[in-house]
Amino acid sequence: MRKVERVATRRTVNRLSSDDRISDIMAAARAAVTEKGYEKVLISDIAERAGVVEGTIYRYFENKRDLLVKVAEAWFGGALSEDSRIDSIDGTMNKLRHLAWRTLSIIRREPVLARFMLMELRPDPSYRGSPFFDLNQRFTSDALRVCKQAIASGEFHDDVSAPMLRDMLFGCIEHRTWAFLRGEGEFSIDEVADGVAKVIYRGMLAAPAAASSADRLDEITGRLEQVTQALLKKT
Amino acid sequence: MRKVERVATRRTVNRLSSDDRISDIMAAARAAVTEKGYEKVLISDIAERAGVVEGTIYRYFENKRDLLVKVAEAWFGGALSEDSRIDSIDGTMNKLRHLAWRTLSIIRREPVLARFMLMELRPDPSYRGSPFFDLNQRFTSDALRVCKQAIASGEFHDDVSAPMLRDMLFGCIEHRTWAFLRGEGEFSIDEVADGVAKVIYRGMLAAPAAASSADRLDEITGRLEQVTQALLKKT
DNA sequence: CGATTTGATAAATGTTACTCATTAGTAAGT
DNA sequence: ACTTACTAATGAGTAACATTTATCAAATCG
Repeated sequence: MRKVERVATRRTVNRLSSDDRISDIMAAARAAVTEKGYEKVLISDIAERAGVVEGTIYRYFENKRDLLVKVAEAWFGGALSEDSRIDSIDGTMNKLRHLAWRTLSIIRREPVLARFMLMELRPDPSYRGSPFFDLNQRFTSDALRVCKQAIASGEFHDDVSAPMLRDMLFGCIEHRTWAFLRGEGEFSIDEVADGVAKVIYRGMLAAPAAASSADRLDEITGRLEQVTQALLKKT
Repeated sequence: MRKVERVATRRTVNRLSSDDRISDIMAAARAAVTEKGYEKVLISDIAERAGVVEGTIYRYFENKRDLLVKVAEAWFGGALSEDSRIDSIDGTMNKLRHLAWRTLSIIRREPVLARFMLMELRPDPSYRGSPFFDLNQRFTSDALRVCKQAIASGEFHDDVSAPMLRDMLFGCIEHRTWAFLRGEGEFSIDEVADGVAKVIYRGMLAAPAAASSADRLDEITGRLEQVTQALLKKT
């Protein structure tokens, strides 16, 4: 607790509106974190890019994490709102494929931000209850709803739960994306979206088509036999 | 670069063999990281538990990360070697289920270590080429082999690649585990292993029944044509 | 037993996130 | 216009770590 001696060497002061300051800092933070990732990015770096001094950042944001959480929220919220509604898509298979596709698109456009969000933020204890939690919830709940509906209507088997299916979808997508970020090979968004949707859809289909095909075949075969017999009698 | 003045207050010195020192430190580190996770655990904490001073740790390990990487490697390598060989299991479905089950078991037994390994270590740029990379490779390559075999033998469709299937399997498992660690509900290892294996298996099965339906349709169509022709001749 | 090597020790240093006393600029009151 | 009160920016400082290093106790060896 030593007494503090301060020197009065002060330059000019930048006076702007709060909104401008905040958006400057967030833009700088976004650029910096996109380049370096959460651990590596320094507050001093962000401050320099934004043209302010470190202390100024702490006037507008609680701490480093708070700042970057807000950056991630702004980005993810914006990306989500661009998307068309899932209900307008016909058929469970197409719905699943679209969900996979849109997730891959968002992640692929800003992989470092996505990584920060899904791997650094999500594990945090304070994650639940944060506005980001709601965003992510809204995101994955579409998939959950589609699966539940398919199970309830009898289109899907009921021997695997809807949350399991949701986790297969997003788990595959994320796993594949992180592997890509590590440099373990390329992949095509369309191919992954189609593959994962296809496996889930085919794996869960309660196969009414196959059953009814067999029934109808039996029926047709029977009638054909009748006709054949009738024809034979005539000759 | 100030000149350093040191005081000669020294207590007794603990002199042990290098091996003992190393295993003491690793045991302490493992206990500490299991309790607190990578970020939170302090070198000073590990040193205290191991009964050494901080500097001693740096005689045997490059840095904090190096120490914890070695801890994770030792644990994961041990857990893997306990497992029975996958080839002795009959049937693709059973193989997939066993792979899922053994992964879930290992992760579930030491979730914090697993999290550290799969989420902190794996994304690291220096990850490739590390001994841990090989371990993980060996781990997932079993799944890859099983899927490739099933595709090659015609048991599975060939319209989704084997690496996709592997990523669905491990992606689902990891996603589900992290959700559990976040406190988002319980889950049973058996249920998840069975579910994910079931969906992949059913979704990829080349469905010979459907093919035979097509054959029967061809046959019926042919016969119907005969009958029609016969009927037309009569009239 | 004395010299030399080994390796443990405690203090120093470096790096960052974060705090706070101080002041530049602004608005309000008279 | 001039004082006063307020707000926001500043940058030197603090705290919490990981990591380095000069020093010395113990072990080993000739």
